[in-house]
Amino acid sequence: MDQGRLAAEGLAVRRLGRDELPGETVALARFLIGCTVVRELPEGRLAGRVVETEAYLQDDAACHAFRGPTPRNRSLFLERGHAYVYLAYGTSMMLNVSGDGPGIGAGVLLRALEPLAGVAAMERRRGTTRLLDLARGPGRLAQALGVDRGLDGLDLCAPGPLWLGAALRPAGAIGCSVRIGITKDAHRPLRFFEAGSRFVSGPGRLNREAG
DNA sequence: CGGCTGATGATCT
DNA sequence: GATCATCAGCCGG
Repeated sequence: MDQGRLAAEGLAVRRLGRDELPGETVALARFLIGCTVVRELPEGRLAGRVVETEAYLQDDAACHAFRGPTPRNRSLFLERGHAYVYLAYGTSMMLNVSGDGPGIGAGVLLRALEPLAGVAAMERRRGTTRLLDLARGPGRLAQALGVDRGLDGLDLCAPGPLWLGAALRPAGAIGCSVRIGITKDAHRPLRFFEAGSRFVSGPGRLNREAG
């Protein structure tokens, strides 16, 4: 992890090109495990390693785009690799990566990060110094990175305030489970996580299933 | 760790 | 007016 932090702070993260992202949303959700999320802020560079994702598909009643485009979900219909940001429960921002398209509403929710760079800034934004609580859970992740609706629709494969980078350390074994906190299409195994990572959210019983 | 509750506000019906 | 892709705090084991 120390190696990863140094690389992230030293600008050694390589930005992913859109052609590197799998063109299918479930494959993208798996692919993103281990990849780096980079947030550029005046206070410096924040970065984390993705350890947990969920896929939301076009034919999936749990997907915000299931009933077609609306003002809120339009970013899900952008070509893969764009940000879809929305407010959940009036309290928590959610950061997603559009997963298909253009014109197809699907995406990947980023649910947890292992902090790599800018830990002090994350601690300040989160109001805690507990490393495990900085970005474990989608709302915490967005708060740690200072993600808000101003980033909705942003191209994450381009230089800018938020982008996706290659893995600084390869992902370990990937586990799979049902998604968390939904009621529609709740049985589908569309949640992915790095097995054994302590930075993964959710109840322990979901985090022991194989991928 | 698991289970429960209230807060909170945008979105869509 | 109902419905949330959540979280912090509190409780019991």
